[in-house]
Amino acid sequence: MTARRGRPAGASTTRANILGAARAEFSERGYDTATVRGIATVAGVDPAMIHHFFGTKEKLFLATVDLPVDPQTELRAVLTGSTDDLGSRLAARFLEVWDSPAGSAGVALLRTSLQHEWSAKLLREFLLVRALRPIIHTIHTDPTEAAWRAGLIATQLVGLVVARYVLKLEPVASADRAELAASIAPTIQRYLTGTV
Amino acid sequence: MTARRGRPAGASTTRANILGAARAEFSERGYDTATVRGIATVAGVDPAMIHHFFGTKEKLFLATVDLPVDPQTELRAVLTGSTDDLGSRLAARFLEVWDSPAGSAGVALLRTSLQHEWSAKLLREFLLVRALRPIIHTIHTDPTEAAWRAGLIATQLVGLVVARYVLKLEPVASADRAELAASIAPTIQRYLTGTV
DNA sequence: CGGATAATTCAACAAGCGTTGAATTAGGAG
DNA sequence: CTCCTAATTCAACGCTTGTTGAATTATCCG
Repeated sequence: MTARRGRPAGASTTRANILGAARAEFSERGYDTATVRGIATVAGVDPAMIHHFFGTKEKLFLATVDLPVDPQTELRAVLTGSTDDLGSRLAARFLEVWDSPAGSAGVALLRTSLQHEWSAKLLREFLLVRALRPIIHTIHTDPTEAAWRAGLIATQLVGLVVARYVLKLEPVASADRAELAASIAPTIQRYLTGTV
Repeated sequence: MTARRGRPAGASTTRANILGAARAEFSERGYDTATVRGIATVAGVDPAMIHHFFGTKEKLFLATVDLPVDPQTELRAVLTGSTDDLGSRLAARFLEVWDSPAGSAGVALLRTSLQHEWSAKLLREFLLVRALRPIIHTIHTDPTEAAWRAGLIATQLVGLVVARYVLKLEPVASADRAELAASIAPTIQRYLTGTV
């Protein structure tokens, strides 16, 4: 317990430990509610280390949220195939990503976005402009219509994430991923190609 | 500016002022981010008044969130009529309520629920047990199926609220209420009576 | 008119926050 | 072997927070 002062022997994993702890704390509590001291405790290091490696709490958050998922790659994968079951593929892949460890960075971003405009801006930009609109643009060329459909899809997907990962509404929270995807898919499909 | 000490002359609206300011601040910022001092400033009173009237910050929040909407009454109104367009009526009435001043109390509750388990519990209880499941129970008597359908509807409705009022995703945020309700209605209807 | 009560301001408290600077120790370069 | 740099702990700072108690003034009941 009485940690010795000064640099310890051997290689250091402190930086990675902090990032892991930060991802966990930010995604559980959101930006303000998570504390630098709390993250340091979880990581098992002195709070000063966080400033040593990341400068400020905000920079740590941005490092935490620097998504390990490349939207471009994801998009291309989902877009190959018929548009008839695009809703199904999109729903399935979406849940896969959010169920993965990468999802917790997303939850951190979402939780914080519900509290801070600067974070909400990041999320809007990512969700609409970078992810959804490009998909829809391959189906509907009219930008107004594409934006409207993208917005509708966003309501369903955001609601899914909030209900499953943040509010933990049962039975959605513990539902089987495939079953949930199957139930949501027709909704996405209608927003993509149906009457709206 | 130099407010005189002691009780002022005339009737007092302070209590109501505080409640109004609290609703605004809580719904804009969420529970922790909103401060007692900030609410007092908006209300134009001393912070001590808040404790005088409400005791603690948490009690003030609960008073703020004591919804001015009676779910029982709302339910009966929505449930009268054919089940074929129940989704449509539900979507329309839902948006009406959230567009009304009563909605900002809801947004406060939601924002806080994304941060605090005790608030999430309130919201879950309200949303699922008190609001959605009773509706579905009138259609499907199997409790497992009813719970599943209620969960699905919750994902769509929660997502609608988060996108429109919290994240302010365009074009959903400024969309015409009726048009938005019409686009969402088929989704609700399928979750109510369709194949899931 | 007198006394209880309610409304208000002010000043201060303890606790928790993010952040900083100095001290200490190890590793690596020349 | 000797510096320089990087990693770490510790102690403290200034700030903001929720909350409290005393002082002050008006209203209301008898």
